Amino acid sequence: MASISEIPDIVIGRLPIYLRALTQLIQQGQEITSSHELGQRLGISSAQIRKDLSHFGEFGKQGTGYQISHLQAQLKQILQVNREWPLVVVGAGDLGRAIAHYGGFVERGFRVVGLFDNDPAKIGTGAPDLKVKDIAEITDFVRERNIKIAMIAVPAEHAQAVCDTLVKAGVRAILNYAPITLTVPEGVHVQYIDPVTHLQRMTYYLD
Amino acid sequence: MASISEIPDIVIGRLPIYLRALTQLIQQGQEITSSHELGQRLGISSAQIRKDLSHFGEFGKQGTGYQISHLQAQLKQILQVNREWPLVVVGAGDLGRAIAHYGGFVERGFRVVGLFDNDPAKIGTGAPDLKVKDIAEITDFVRERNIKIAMIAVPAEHAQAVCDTLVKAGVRAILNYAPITLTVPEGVHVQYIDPVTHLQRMTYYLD
DNA sequence: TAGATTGTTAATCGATTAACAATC
DNA sequence: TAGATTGTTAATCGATTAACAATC
Repeated sequence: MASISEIPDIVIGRLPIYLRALTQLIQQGQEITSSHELGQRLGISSAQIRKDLSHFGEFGKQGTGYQISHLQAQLKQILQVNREWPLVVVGAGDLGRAIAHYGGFVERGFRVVGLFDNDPAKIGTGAPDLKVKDIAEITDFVRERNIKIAMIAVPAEHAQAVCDTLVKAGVRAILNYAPITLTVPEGVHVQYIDPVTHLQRMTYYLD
Repeated sequence: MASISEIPDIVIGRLPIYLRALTQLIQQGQEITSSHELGQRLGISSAQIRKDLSHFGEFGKQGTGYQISHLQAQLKQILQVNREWPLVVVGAGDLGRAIAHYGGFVERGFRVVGLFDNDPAKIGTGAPDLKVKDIAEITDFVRERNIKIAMIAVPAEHAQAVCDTLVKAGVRAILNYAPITLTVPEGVHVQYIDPVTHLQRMTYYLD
């Protein structure tokens, strides 16, 4: 088991995939799995799964495999999603509202606690428990609640400014839905969701 | 310039990122760039960018760099997005509707031409030009129009069945928003968008 | 010309896989 | 026990980077 600082980011990136697959197996009523079965489902070699897990400890039993609930609990702990992270969504357009009201976050470790926009026509509207707030209030909101995670769903031309504001307020992890690369200081993590880049990656292979 | 069949998928995956950055530079009024500048913006080494591009030809000029509009046109051609791909969205919940009405597809090579759901309460509703259609009609719809691309935004438990239907109808590229890994035959491409996996990848690094 | 940047080669670096002893 | 599967090592494979001749 290597020291934590040496674990490659590409390995960290696969852990949520493993976690998701384990949750699915549990829902199907299964209690035990193997690196082979998991690999087949995910299109990953069994050796890679065992190697990835070995960075963090020993979670299986020779001859048997892995108790799914146990491995799931371990992965949640490693990824720090055995708690609930509050997060804010910036941008209350179609996409921002859809994200903010998505029901699948809570069971996987996240809760949307604020939805912000700069459009006066939108501020105050929406579900009673998640009314759109004025973007001007976001710094205080994030600071007071010690929020570390945000999702950006504003037009591309405003994304960098929103990002800067969030970082200044203390946000350390950003999921960016705007189709631009953000510049952030060291220690701030950014992930990107741009459906078009995924589509373009596939059209290359189409006839 | 290597033969096309040898080009690593990881290289293909970076081309849409380059294309997106070039488009942004053009919008900012810039006409020439270099591998160094592009790399700085994207957090990628200049050597990697030059190496990636060299798989497809020579697009730059020594001492000068790249004419952005030319490189952009070349990348569009390589990725086959110098045309407009029709696609269907399956699932007319909050997320599916938000995706279907997203305005950013057309300028990047895609057009949503159909939105489907199995809920009678939803069928027939929505914008006049993109009314929700009955999922029962999707096979004919896809076949008749020779549609090759689909986005899946249905609950996880229905995603695999929808996927099977789409593939049988002729779809060859699927962007899946449901949080499960899909099983598809050889020759069918799948990309995944699951915001939670991205978030979980970042929480690992948070204090 | 002098300075800059490409395209490409070779070296380095890191990730994946094969194989197997350990052991349940 | 016999069969199965883990965790780990070493080998392989592939991707990234450094360096530089070519040349605009």
